[in-house]
Amino acid sequence: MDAMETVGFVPNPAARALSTNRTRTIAAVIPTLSHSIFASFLNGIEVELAAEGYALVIATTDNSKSAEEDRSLALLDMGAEALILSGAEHNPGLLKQIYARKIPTLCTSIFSPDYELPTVGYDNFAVAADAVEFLRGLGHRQLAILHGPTKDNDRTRERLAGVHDRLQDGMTAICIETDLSSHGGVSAIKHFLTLEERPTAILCLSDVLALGASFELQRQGVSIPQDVSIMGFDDLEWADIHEPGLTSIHLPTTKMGQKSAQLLVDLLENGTPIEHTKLETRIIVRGTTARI
Amino acid sequence: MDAMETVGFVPNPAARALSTNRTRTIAAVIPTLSHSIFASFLNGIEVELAAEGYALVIATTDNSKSAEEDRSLALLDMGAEALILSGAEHNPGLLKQIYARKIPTLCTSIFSPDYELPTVGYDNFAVAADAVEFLRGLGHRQLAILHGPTKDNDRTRERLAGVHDRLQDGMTAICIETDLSSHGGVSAIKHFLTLEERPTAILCLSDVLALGASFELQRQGVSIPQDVSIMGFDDLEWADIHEPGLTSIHLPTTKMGQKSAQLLVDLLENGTPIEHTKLETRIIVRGTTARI
DNA sequence: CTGTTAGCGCTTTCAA
DNA sequence: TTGAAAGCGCTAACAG
Repeated sequence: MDAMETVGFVPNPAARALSTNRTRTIAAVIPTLSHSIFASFLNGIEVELAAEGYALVIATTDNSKSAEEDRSLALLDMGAEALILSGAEHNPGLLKQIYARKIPTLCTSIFSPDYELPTVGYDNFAVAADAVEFLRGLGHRQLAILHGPTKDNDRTRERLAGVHDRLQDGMTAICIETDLSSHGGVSAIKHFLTLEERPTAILCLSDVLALGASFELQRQGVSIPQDVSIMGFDDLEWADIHEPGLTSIHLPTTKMGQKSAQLLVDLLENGTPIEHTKLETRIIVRGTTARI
Repeated sequence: MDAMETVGFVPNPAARALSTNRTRTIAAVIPTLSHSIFASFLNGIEVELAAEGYALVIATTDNSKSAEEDRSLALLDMGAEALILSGAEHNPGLLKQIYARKIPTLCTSIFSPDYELPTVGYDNFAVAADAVEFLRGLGHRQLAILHGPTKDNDRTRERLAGVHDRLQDGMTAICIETDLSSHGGVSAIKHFLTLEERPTAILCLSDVLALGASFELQRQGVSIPQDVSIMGFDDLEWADIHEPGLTSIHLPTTKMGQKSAQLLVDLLENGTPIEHTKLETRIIVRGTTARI
């Protein structure tokens, strides 16, 4: 050790990796970094991996399935030994490689026990359905659903399916698709305000949409929750300080990251097979939703 | 190629790395992922590196210098060939390793031409000073400065120094330190409202602080900008849809990431030495600031 | 228990 | 142009 110190010796990681056939590196391939929900997810992964002596390499796909395939294979070809993906919709070429090379892989943000690869996440269908039921319990019958693009996003599609599944007692839901950003929320509300028969509650399938929606409603003089109730999804950091507090659905994103990392490390180290894992969510009732 | 295809051959990255002494992997060690400013920074790095055929490994330090050292060395020991750090304040142990092992390193979020390692970022001192001058131009003489922790954060300290440098004509600035989050903004405003001689303008050294501040002011019935002007720093995605639009200082974070990646790749590929690089910022005037 | 060496799979040099 | 082999720096097996 002293000699190492004085001579400044540092083991060569490539040689070690070649010899042991281990790189202790895990790849996470996510749609985007510009949505804070993915940032906290990565945070959970990173903290857990760091504790286990692993490194995290990341890539973004901008919601493109072919980019997902390319970037995943690129990271694999640079030495990643396991893969964390989003959703349960992936290019056949990628799946083929995963099976052929037996790459430990996890699909996150989704709980889908019938999917061929293990999933760790929420039951998006049920969560959205529960949100509808909650609003129904407050007396709302006409809903507007603000959501991001459904193309290449199975999580959003599942949430929408859940919404439609739970409509009852003559409830209606008008879906407004927009960009997944606060700007998207603003333009969706501009459209919302042109509706002849205006819904009494707005369910935003993401909190950033709710933020834009809230500002635009305020700008147009529509009071929350007196004139319209609004409900979010994600329970981002600012949800409770929003005025009034934003009713939202808390998703344990950081925990999902930690759990994903744990499962993969446990597989890599001990061969423990990964089971589909459902994470619990809950509705946080605050001031933006009111009884009609 | 056909044979490779049929037999499913994939080159072994560790063997290649051992032979070429290149891993094509760059490490970014940032304070936290739960601040969207770092997410967009990483995004810039990642996109650029992907285009150049490099991989990005990341680690977070939670603003601890020793964690920064530990995590940086860990990533280096796992094969990263270059390092992207935040700020110009680093543990001696880390610096020693960087020099001894001649690790290409870049310090970001700061432009500091006299620092021993190359920096790429903004002149935090000047930017904050210009913000003060802007507010002074609107007639404000009493300012409140909301800011995150100064401990282990040279960027915040530089901004504060810039503020104090530009105070003139009997201007005063009350500094309120709080958590760097929207919750921090809320508690800072609670304190602000107890001040006997209330400042007429609030300069938030980060937009997330401004968000919390804005909500809390609204909650307390203080009108923006009639009763108080408020100005942010970062120009986050929602700044222009905030009601009224948030006056803020635009920082080209994504571009900083791209630039950092380019410089490092150019050094690695062509040996081009890295020069200190200053990125331009600008004040975006919107509705939250008014002439007194 | 210490010391030696084969071998991991690639790149690159050199020989044919 | 194609083919053979040395060597990158480590780990692990094996011999002493």
